[in-house]
Amino acid sequence: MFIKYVYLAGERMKISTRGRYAVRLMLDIAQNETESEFVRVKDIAKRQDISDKYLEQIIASLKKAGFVKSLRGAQGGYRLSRKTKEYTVGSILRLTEGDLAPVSCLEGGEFGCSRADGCVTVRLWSMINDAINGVIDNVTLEDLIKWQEEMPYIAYNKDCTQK
Amino acid sequence: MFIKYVYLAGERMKISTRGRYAVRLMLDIAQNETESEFVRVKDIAKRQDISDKYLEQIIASLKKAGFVKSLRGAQGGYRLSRKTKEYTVGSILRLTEGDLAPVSCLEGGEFGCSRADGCVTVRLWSMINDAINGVIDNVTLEDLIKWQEEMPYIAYNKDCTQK
DNA sequence: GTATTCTTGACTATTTTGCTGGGGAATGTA
DNA sequence: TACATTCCCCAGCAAAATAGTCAAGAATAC
Repeated sequence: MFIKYVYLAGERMKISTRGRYAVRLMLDIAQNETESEFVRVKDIAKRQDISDKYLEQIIASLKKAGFVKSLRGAQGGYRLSRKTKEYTVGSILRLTEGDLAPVSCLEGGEFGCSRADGCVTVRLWSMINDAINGVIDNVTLEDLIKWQEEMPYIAYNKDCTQK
Repeated sequence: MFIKYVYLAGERMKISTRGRYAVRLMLDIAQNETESEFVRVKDIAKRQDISDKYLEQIIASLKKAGFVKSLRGAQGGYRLSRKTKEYTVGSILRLTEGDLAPVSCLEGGEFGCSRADGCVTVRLWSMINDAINGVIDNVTLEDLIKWQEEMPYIAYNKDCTQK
C-alpha cells in the first residue's frame, strides 16, 4: 500500500443521477409512447442502460407529481400526462433534486435565512440562482426533442456513460 | 420516538460550506488587512463565526494556490497576494469546490465524456454550466466589497447562519 | 526564551448518493 | 378463473462526500 487517499474532485454543484435520469426518462417516454401504447420501465431501463429498479424509484416521484400516468398489469406502463412543451427541465429537476438554489438561504420557507437581506454573498448566490433558473425554466421537453432531431448523427439520449 | 426519518431536501447543486467560507474568508482578509498588519485566522473565525480549525484547513488551499501570503509566529497571519479585483469568485470557488460543471461529462480531461457530442442532455447541462460561469467569472472580490459598501445597513458578511 | 501563529496530517461522525431486493396489488389475456 | 405481467411500496446497504476535530510541530516577533 503506497497510496492511501486519492483526492478526486468533490461532487458539489453537480446534478445527481436521479435528476439526470429523470430527464432522460421523460424524454424516453415522450419519444416512445404512442396513441395506444404505454411505455414500460423495463424497456426504458434497457434503452437508457439504467437499473430498472432505480428507475422505478425515480418515476414514482414523477407519478406522484402527476407528470406521468400509469397503467398496471400486462400491456401497462407509463405515458406523459401533458404535452412535451408543458414540461420545463426545471420542473423535472426540482421534483427529483429538490430546490436547486446554490445555498439554502435562498430557498425560502423553512430553510430560508431571515438575515438574507444583509448578506453580500447572498446577493452573489442569488445571481447564480437566477442564472441557473434562467436556463432550466426556459428549456422544455419539446426543445430537447427538437434538438435531438436537429442532430445530424445518432444521438444517444444519454447524458453520459458515467455516473 | 415517533419520527424516524424526516426527508430534508437533497444537497445537490449546492455550494458547500468550504466554498462559501472561502469567499467569506477572502472578503474578511480584504477588509481587515492593513499595510503593516496581517490578519489572523483566529480573528477571522471569531468575526465570521466559523471554527478556526476548519478555516485553517480551507485557507491552506488558498495559500497553496498563491491566493494569500502568510507569516508565521506572533503578529503573523494572512494577507492577499493580489488586488481584490484580480480574484474572481469563480477562481476562489473552484479552488475549494473543484470544477463547478453540473455534470462530470463537461469537465474535460480525465472526467470528460468522449460521447458528449452526441448527447442532447449534455447540451442542456452545458447551457447551465455557461450560465453559472457567466456569473462567477465576472464577479470579483472588489465587486463584493463595493456591494457591501452600498448596503445602507449593517452587512453581516455572512451568507447565512446556516450550514 | 517564550508566546504566538501558521502548518501538517490523521481521524471521525453524519449525511447523501446510488443503488438492490422482496413482496404485494392491479390489469389484460386465455 | 388462472396467470403472466407490470406497476407500487418499503426496507436496507455500501461507498463517498461533507463538515468538521484533534494533536503535534515549525517558524517568527518580542
